[in-house]
Amino acid sequence: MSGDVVEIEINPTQFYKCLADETRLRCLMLIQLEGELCVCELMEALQESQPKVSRHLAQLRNCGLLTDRRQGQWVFYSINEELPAWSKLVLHVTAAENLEHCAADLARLDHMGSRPERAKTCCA
Amino acid sequence: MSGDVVEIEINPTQFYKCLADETRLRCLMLIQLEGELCVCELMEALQESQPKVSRHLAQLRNCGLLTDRRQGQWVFYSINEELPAWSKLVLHVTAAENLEHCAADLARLDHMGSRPERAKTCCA
DNA sequence: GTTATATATATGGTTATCCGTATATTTTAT
DNA sequence: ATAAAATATACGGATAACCATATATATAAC
Repeated sequence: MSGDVVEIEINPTQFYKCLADETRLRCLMLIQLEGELCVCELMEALQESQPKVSRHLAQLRNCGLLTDRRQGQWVFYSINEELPAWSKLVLHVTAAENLEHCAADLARLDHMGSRPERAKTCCA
Repeated sequence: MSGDVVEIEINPTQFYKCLADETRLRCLMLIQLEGELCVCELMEALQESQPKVSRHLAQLRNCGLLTDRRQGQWVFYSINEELPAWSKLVLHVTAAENLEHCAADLARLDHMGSRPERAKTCCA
């Protein structure tokens, strides 16, 4: 409800280092498109191992690109709303204009049985 | 004069690997802001060695981000107009919204004595 | 031709990045 | 408390990226 525009600092080179890895970029694009995803959903979508996915997500969180929220056994990751506007625009346009690059990942996500259900943090 | 929109293919991860280095990103931002720069201008602006600047520019050209044009003894580099629209937007917004990141480089460029003069390729 | 200037590339060494495996932590269910 | 599921982290080892130095190429001036 607040109109506050809190923006964190981010170094452009560090930001682009985060995007300069296939696994991390696929994670970011999927999260950008889906709004919020947990580790097991990303593992299934990318067909990558748990430590690999978790390690890259931790890096993206530590650099400020993602935020996480724990809901029971799951940890959901989403784009950090406090990123500077230019970087949020970069993430948005990259995902929106390269849909073919993550089509297979999105398909596996859709065909995934028993995806974790989301609940609000406050009244779960 | 032509309305052709020729777009080359570019892999998003490879594109971002190109931006994920301090030297290359500074080169790209300066070229984006200035339109066209030669190696010696970039050396002066970045205060980096000739082989280092040249090597990074070659990589950016080989990956399709830059085009070069020789004019006499100088080689001028500019953003490749045939890049896909999303990547040109990324370069534009990154440079425009991070001016403080290249302020010192721009100042050195402005204070540079005897900058190479540009001439049209066709009638130089 | 020779010299000087601008740029490009090749070589080897150093560092950073990425990975698989094993293990630790946290939560839920019994 | 024990077991199972989801996630996180630590440890080496392999690879890729970056660099400085030396050298090669191309143009311009003489």
